[in-house]
Amino acid sequence: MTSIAEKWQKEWEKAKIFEANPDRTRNKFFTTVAFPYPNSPFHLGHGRTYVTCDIYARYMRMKGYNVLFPMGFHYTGTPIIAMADDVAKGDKELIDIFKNIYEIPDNVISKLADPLFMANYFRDEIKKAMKEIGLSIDWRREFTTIDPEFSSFIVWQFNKLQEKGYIVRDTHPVGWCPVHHIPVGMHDTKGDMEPEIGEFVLIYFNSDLGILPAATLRPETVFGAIGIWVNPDVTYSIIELDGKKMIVSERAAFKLTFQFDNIKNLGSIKGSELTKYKAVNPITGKEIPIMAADFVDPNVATGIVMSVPAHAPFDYYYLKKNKQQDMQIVSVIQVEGQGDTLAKDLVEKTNPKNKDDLQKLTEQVYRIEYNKGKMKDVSSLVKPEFVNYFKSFIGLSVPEARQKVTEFLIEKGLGRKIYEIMNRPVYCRCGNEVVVKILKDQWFLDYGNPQWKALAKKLISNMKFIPPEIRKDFEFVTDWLQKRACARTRGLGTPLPWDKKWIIESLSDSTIYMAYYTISHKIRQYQLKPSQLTYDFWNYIMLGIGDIDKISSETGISKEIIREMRNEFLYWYPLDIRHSGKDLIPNHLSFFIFNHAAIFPEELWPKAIAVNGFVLYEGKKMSKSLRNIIPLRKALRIYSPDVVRIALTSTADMGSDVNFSDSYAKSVGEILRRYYEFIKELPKYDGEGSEFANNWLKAQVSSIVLSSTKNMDNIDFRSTINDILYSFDSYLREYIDMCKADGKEPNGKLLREVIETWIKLLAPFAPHFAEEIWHELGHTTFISLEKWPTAEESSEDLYYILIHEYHKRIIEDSQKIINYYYKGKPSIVKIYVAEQELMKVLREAVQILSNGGTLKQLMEKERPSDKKLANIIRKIYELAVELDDNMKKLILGYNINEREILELGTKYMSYKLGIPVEVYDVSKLDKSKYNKEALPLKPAIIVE
RNA sequence: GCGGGGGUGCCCGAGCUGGUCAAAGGGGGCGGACUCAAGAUCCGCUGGCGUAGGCCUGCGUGGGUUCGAAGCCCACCCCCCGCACCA
Repeated sequence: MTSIAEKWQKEWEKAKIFEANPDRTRNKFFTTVAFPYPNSPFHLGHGRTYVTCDIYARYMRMKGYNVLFPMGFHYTGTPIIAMADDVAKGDKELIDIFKNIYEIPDNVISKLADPLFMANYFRDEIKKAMKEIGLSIDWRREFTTIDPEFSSFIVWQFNKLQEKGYIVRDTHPVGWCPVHHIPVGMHDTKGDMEPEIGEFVLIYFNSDLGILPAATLRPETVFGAIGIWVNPDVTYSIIELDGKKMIVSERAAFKLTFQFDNIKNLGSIKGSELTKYKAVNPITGKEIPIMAADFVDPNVATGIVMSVPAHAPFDYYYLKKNKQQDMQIVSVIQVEGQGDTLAKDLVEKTNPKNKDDLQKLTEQVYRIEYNKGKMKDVSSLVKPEFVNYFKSFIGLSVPEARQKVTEFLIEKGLGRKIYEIMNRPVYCRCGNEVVVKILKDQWFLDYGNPQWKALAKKLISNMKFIPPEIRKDFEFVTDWLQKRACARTRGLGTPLPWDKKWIIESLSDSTIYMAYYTISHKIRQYQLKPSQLTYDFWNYIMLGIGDIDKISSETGISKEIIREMRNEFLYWYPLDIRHSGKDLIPNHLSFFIFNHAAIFPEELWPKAIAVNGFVLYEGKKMSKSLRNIIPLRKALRIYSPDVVRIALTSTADMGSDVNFSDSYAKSVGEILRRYYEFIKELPKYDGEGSEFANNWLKAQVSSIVLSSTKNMDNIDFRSTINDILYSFDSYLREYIDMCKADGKEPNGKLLREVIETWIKLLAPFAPHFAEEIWHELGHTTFISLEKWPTAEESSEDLYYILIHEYHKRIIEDSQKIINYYYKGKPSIVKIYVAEQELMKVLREAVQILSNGGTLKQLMEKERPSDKKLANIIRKIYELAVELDDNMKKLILGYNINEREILELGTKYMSYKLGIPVEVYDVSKLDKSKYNKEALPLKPAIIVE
């Protein structure tokens, strides 16, 4: 199988059948799939999306479209650099994966320390995999995102976004390595921990030493702060921040230098020393004690916290432990049915033993109060000058109060916000603990811009989504997206045109590159230099803006070439469909939508997005730790390309995860092999077949063509493969059985016709296999370019299909009875058909039902002469209710003679049952012996 | 918390515009054919009861709508995924 695949891949390449050029006489279809980031070879998981795109591309090609399916490689970003560093450092885990999972030779691994070598090596590796799995790509258009030609395009895009006001400057907190001074994302940390950045509110409690900035996530409880906790065993720094003298832990003093410029270190003081002083609550104005507690972590925020025993389990617990519970607890938040001192009550009730218990209680209190808590009247607790403001707080929910208190504190200069790593400690790969750095003058794409959002929403409303459920995801993401940093200080990529120290980050330089495919091969063909690809040049190619004479003379590119490129762009754009995995919905695909909406006119907006789920291996998620990552090329060697294509795309529908299992892949290989053998043996069938069987088979094939076309249009590969691989197989067997039962040889000519239709249906899924069969059948064309089969819906086909189904149901019923036959071995099945009159009643019943009528109407129409007949009519009515729609059509459309229909199938029935089958009219039934009645389509069956 | 997707028989997994649904298709198990034998392949059975195509129970839990619910509505429980400057 693999050698067949190689053979046809070479033939395709030789004939250049996937190189697509503009052709005004044909409808075009432009499809893309999210290009790969080459930091590893492809594994099975990558394969699914690309094959999905390819199957659909091949389908559309067979439907007569001029299909463009291009590919590029995404070099932009930091992970490749980080990985190359790790290789250079001899990172054991990474090298182990390269060596033992991806089977990369040792002499190559050592070279991977060079990031560019790594990218190129994996690019080539991925490209090989793509070719080996049979993707029908036009490789002339390949590029990488660090090609200078591509960079010129990105420069144009960013200038465009800048012009429209969609790029803004702002400050922005990031995870930061305090030693090497670089931003730290998930790929740069030990254990791939994403540094989560959150906000603490500092509340300024005055003291004789200066301000004690208590850090809290719950500023709304400040009214109940009756003390300040410090850790007596650590050293605190005296600093100046915002011109104010403050006390914070030494670590905090260090960390805050990454967030503020105006910090001075004035000295230090022992924590135990601090407890000799008193502090003043800035909101209540009350003097409160500074107390010692070892639970205060100097590494979190400022290392100073306020004590609110009513609402913080730690605070109450330590108050009690220090025998200070005589202090008056002040309550601020009321929870319906749970009192107003939740922390105190829970500590008393559950009696926590250690910090873990207290931590759990804290989370519990936080959750309950956050969701259900209401503010009490706090105006009586505050300084006289604040009373009026806080009167309105009564009844506020906790989140509302939190926001208001925070705003109040900041406005009055009584507090401020700082950032902290919430899931600390997170360590940089270099070993240092990550801190928060505020980057100033960071560049953002302003996805929060209301006009831009509106455009994106408009694009979404006209877009087709597969599967349709994902539309909701896009709508939600569009609402939720805000400013997004679009440049980093390091990594591969294109510098921002107006501020070159910033590199445009990877999710921002990959939003409209599909447009670049349309002309990338022309840049190469005409050897255009990056310096020629100016802003004006791109403006003309992409938007038709500007004076072509001027552009031609300024860039030195001939007018013909510029025009040709513009025309080619216009031929292929808009993009017809984009494929990707579902993980890209909240990021790449949403940015793709936003940027198209921003840059291009509405008629060039992309038309459809198709996303697929992940690939499981033997029912489990593939992961490094489970070591169950199967390199794609390895799978191709083991199972052959066509089998992998089917196993990756056709066992689940688009949205859900596919389970790649060895046994399923093998069974696909097996069934393809069986088909192959069957086709080899086709010449031995030289009979005429039986008439009914021939008609039935033709009908069944038509129906498969119709359903497959419908399913392919919806990218429902699972149903299609089910029909063409498995149902079709059983139809062939049934056909041969039907002929045999009738004493006839199967019709070879018909079988050949049927196989020719079938192999075309299979071609998008198993193109190599299909190509081979197609040529075995004597054709010299490429099946990849053949026309997709068509069929007409016909009532005659339906008739044959339903009659055969009816036969099978009689067989099934007979079999059931035979299984319960107790008088030895059954020797004959006798079928007694209901009176023809009753069939008319059934038809009447169906008619009445389809007009929304009832049993009553049927009775009125039929006017049964006695009770027995009335009973039968009732049963017929019930039968009619349960018939499926096709059967109803059949009954209404044909004057059915049930006896004739049955006789068409008696030979088949007795063949299947292994004993003779005879058909009689019900009048021949000896009612004294068998208490049975015959209804239309439900004949009486007697086994003897 | 917010948003999305789910919970089906021994297992995996379809069905979800209400009626041929005791519920496709696999897998596993049991029995049979073929074979010296094993494997592969093919055939039958695989919720319970039943000496004739039937009855009963049943698709997360509890209600409801309906002549009729795996499917529709409500409430609850549980599981998975995403939540940003990162590809």
